[in-house]
Amino acid sequence: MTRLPVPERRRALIAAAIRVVARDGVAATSTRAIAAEAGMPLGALHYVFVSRDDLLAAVIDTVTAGQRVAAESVLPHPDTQPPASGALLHTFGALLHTGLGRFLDLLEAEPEREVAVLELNLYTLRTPAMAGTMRAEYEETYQALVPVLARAARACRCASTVPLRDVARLLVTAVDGLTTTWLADRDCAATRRVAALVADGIAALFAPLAPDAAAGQGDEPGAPHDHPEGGLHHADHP
Amino acid sequence: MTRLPVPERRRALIAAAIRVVARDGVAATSTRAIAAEAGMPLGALHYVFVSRDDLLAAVIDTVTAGQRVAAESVLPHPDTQPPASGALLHTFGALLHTGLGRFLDLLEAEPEREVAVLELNLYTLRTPAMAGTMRAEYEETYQALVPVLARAARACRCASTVPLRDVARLLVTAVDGLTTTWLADRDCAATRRVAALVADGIAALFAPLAPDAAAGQGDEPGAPHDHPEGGLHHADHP
DNA sequence: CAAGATCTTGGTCGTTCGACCAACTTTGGA
DNA sequence: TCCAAAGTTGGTCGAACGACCAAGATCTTG
Repeated sequence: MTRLPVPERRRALIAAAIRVVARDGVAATSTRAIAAEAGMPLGALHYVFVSRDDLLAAVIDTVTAGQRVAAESVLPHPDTQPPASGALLHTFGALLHTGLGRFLDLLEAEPEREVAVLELNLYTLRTPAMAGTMRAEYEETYQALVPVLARAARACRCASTVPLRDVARLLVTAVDGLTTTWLADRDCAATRRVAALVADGIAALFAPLAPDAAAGQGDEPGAPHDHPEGGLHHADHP
Repeated sequence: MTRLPVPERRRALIAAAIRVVARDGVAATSTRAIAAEAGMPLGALHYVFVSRDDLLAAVIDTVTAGQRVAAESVLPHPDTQPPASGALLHTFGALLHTGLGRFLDLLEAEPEREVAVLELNLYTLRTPAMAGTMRAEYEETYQALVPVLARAARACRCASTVPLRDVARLLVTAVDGLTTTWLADRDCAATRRVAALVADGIAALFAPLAPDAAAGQGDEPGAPHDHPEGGLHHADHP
């Protein structure tokens, strides 16, 4: 094989490993299978990675990073259509609806991708050294989702009645549940009906904002009118 | 080892395999590990099961059967406290709340159990011969949940505005999502807050029944007033 | 042009795996 | 009592695994 610097070979091996995991599963992702997929001898793998677990850790880092940007893109940017008058609350539900629908499109198009994510999550759970890492990854996802939710809510002229952090966590819970359930029964129509119920249910957590307060003080990200720090105080419905 | 008939040894091996899967994961569940856990020589395993995959299939059958009865017990029997007057709609939400809380108690008490279920689900997904089986298992779970939901709704004097089958599927989606999310971040308090939101959201799908129609015609299981056959017709809010 | 650093390669350990088998013991009915 | 069926046991086979290494090839720097 042509001479390759370590970082490039590292990337190639990670990409090959992701393909193998998606196609054959983590259990079948041996060092030899990865090397064969990457088209390089087995020794080259151990020249870059000290062990198989080291490579799999790098794989997990890569796919979780991609997972986070995917999570942020679930909520589409509402800038395209400025919110018209009336039925503003329904707009947020529609936003969630199209976002979840977009995710389901991706899921149905290449289920192996999500299966691979689930398998890697379980592998992480089984590896004591990485259990804490996973906790941090999910926390980051929630925190990355909060400003996206705040921006969407602001565009729809509504505000959450519960801490946005809980809404973000609820959204992740919903996406995870929709994924595993669809993977189990492959019922596309039922999954989309359930996704519609989920979108309506989450949208029901948002209340329309007073029109005079719409152009009010809260413009910086963080959404000060909906408990941005997501602390211990329980949701108090006014 | 003392002489054992095949069915008993079969049960013992399945139980041992379940313990190994919960403790060490599917990947570490080798024939030798199972035999050691059961305290019997390796040859005895292959005398009962033709192959490791055969044993794992039996394991999956056993745990999915247990999973179904667990799913039915998520909705506690409402017979203990006869519905008082007023706030009948809140009663159904409370029922869901306690049911989900009970499940979370179990999840936090022994997470290995649910991790094992997830691993076995993924193993089933990866095994082409069993992919169809899993579809059927989930369908059975939905169908088992429909009469439970119908009974709970009747006791709470309310009826679903969407097909009960979709509600059952939504409940399974919620439980799956709550499980995976808690396993990832281990945030018990946040999980229970999200579970409360889920319970409220599902309860919002039910509308109070007219008091004269409460003792009406629908007494047999199947709940004729809420689209029991879960067909294609979309939910029409009256 | 040297020489050290950086890659590349094929081969080889020791271990563990699933599957298999021949010999042995126990059981229960003829 | 005898004997076939049922059950038990320890050992062995080939294959695949992760890890490692020595030797060669190539690049880069002085």
